[in-house]
Amino acid sequence: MPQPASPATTLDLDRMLCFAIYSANGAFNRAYRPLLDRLGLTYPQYLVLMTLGEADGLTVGEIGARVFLESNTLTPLLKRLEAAGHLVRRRDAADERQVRVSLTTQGRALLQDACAVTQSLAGRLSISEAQAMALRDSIAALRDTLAEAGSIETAAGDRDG
Amino acid sequence: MPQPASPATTLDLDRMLCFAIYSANGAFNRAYRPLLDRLGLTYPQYLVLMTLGEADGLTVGEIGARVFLESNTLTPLLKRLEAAGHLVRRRDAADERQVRVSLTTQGRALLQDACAVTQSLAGRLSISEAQAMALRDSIAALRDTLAEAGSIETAAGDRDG
DNA sequence: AACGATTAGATCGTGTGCGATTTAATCGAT
DNA sequence: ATCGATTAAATCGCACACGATCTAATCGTT
Repeated sequence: MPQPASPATTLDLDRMLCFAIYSANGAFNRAYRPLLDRLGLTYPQYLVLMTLGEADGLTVGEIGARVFLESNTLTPLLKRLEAAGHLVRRRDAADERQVRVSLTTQGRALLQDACAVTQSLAGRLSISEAQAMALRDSIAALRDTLAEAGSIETAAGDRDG
Repeated sequence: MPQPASPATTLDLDRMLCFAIYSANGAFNRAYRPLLDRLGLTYPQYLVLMTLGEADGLTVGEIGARVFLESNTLTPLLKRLEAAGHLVRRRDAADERQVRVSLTTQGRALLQDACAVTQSLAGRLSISEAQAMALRDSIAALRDTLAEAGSIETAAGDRDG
């Protein structure tokens, strides 16, 4: 747990919070990986399949809005999932700029498998449901604050030139 | 915020917690990036510099233990920082397997700049110091639980095959 | 109808992350 | 002293993640 050489102050907290999230994200990835590996999926791929399981036929942009990614990341990822037969990408007839993504039967079956497999992780977290919900909400609030701050930063930068 | 098609249960919580952390990590990265970009640093590079600022002359493995990364990720990252003149890598005379990493004067100065620059982020989190500490500790505990579960998984796998 | 502006995806280059393997140095038992 | 086992980094291949740029389709104004 790195921290600057100077004694801990309020200023260190965002850094330590950022590091906690950074390292917890890595830990989650390492925990999920062996489970998803058997299904030939990565965590972001699993995330996209879950998103489509919730609402099929989304455009690339709509998927991106839900998982906080853009086409530069999603396009290759979706192509891999399409090549594996888990989904289909189709240009929207009404607006040919958009690409609509739909799960195949195979993809839907895989998603069920993935949900079942990753459930085995839930029991190991050793925190209560209430704690988990509170933690999830705190982290989501932090994320949204950061996203908003980022937009402000961008807007300020645009004004500066 | 993706979630499976089935109604929310306890089983969904780890997934939503994982997604919260995944997306908050992305948000932190996006918030830090423009600040660190001016200094020519990435967030993991900044983490490594901070680690060395706290304890200089660490081996690659010791750095890895602190930031939860291994040589396959650290070696290229350290080479970039060395090429930029921020640190020096030297084989340990007593044990030539190990590589000791030390900040240069330039690297130490850059770290100070980076700390100063990223402080500007602290004010935008809009959570109290107590909340930030509690959140950090909860997330770190979750990370450590996951890391432990991963070790168990590995040990079980080793026994099986 | 035509043309500049906007929008949605795709593409490219760089930098992580990590599983698997390789190389080199050290350790340990004989 | 030597040889097999262990250890520390390095290397390789693949998959994100993102800034910047490109292409193609749509929209808005004339």
